[in-house]
Amino acid sequence: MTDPFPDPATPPARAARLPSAERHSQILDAAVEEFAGRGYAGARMAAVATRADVTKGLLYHYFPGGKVDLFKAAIESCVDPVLQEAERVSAGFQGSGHDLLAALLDLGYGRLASERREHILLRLLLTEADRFPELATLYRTAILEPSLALIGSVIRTGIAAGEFRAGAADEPGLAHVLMAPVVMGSIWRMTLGAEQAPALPMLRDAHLAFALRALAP
Amino acid sequence: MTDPFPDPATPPARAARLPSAERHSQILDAAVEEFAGRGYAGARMAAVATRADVTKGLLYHYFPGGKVDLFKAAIESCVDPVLQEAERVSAGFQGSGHDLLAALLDLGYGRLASERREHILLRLLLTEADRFPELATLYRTAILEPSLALIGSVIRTGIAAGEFRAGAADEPGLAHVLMAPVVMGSIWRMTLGAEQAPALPMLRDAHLAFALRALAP
DNA sequence: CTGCTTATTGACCATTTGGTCAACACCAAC
DNA sequence: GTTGGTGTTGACCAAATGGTCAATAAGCAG
Repeated sequence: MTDPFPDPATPPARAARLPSAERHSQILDAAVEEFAGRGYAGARMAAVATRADVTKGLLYHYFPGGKVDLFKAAIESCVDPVLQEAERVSAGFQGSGHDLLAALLDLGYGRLASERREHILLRLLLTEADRFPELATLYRTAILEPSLALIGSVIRTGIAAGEFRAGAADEPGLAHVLMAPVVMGSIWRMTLGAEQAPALPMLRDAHLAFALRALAP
Repeated sequence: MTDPFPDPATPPARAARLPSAERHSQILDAAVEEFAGRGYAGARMAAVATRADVTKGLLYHYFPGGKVDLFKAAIESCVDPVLQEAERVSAGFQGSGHDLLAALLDLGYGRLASERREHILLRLLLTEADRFPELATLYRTAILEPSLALIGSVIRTGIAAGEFRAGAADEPGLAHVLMAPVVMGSIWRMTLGAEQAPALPMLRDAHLAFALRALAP
């Protein structure tokens, strides 16, 4: 039995026409959410459309390449902001290596604590990298290597100030070891949830103390 | 055009009847492979069947719960072996804290290097933990906490021998920081592939040197 | 050999899902 | 107002996929 009194005041509610750029980023945001929550295979185009308050067909208007296209665009939209702040902090820093290290660890653990794009990006990279080989390269060039370089410069700052042992700058793998706990902090949080995961302040303090001892002259 | 001479000597090749336990683990192995390679959502039951040289229907005979059932069984089949060897090594060890630490790092980096069940398990836990909350608990109780306990005992061994600073046993988060680089080594390898990932021997050496400095009295 | 149990199959089903497309509506320019 | 371009829709499709089930064959006990 159909409604005998269809409400003429509520026609099927077509979405307002939007400037191309706005819709584009609106859809992109929805896609980031959906992919983050379900992974590539689990994500549904229809769900992306719903999140963006749009119909499925429109997705293919903005991303003609379909799901893959949308996925790559979603990932790239997360890459930019990640290291910008860290590099800004480091570049303008006037102080001891000790303080710079502390500031960067604060920043790292602090940002990873909030459920932001950094977090999502990391998850998608880990989850899908083997099915999208470009992702592996993206991770290496856009995140891993800049991070290692940043750590290297911190170490050199400390050495120049006489706070750290001179040899530290030349030990291969040291930057990796120094970086690992931060990333693991994020991964634990993502895997176990904020309640079960090790507390970030505890990790930060232990990390800092550990690093300073190992870098001492 | 169909074959006018169907070969009567090759009837549809029914799989040999197997003892229940064998088929069970055969299917389980296939499932582990499939889930590891494609994640839960991406894994296809038909593919599991093919890998196991069996038809789809049989999967539901052995795992009446369907895909979820099979998935959980697959994960559980990977949990057991992970820490057994490490705890065996540690338990029977007669030597300095330094040597024990070196031996365990060797073991850790060595095993993670080979694409074995430890590796697969870690990947599945990271990938699916938020969709299967039991997995988070499983990870914490079966892997994370035993690992931390193991590290704690190593530290105490070293302290007892006078090699490590006495305070080290009581610093919360220290075990986490000590463990992180090993896990990250595995994750990098899994994400970037063996070629692009940081070399494991380099990580191990840097890790050991770093830890010994930080633990020194 | 006979009959019972059960491992194994292949065909089948309902649903989901990525993707397509012709029609429609909104806006700007003329 | 008319026209043209395009943002937007809803209905539709083919393929893939998880799952079911009656029929079959293999082993085993009597």
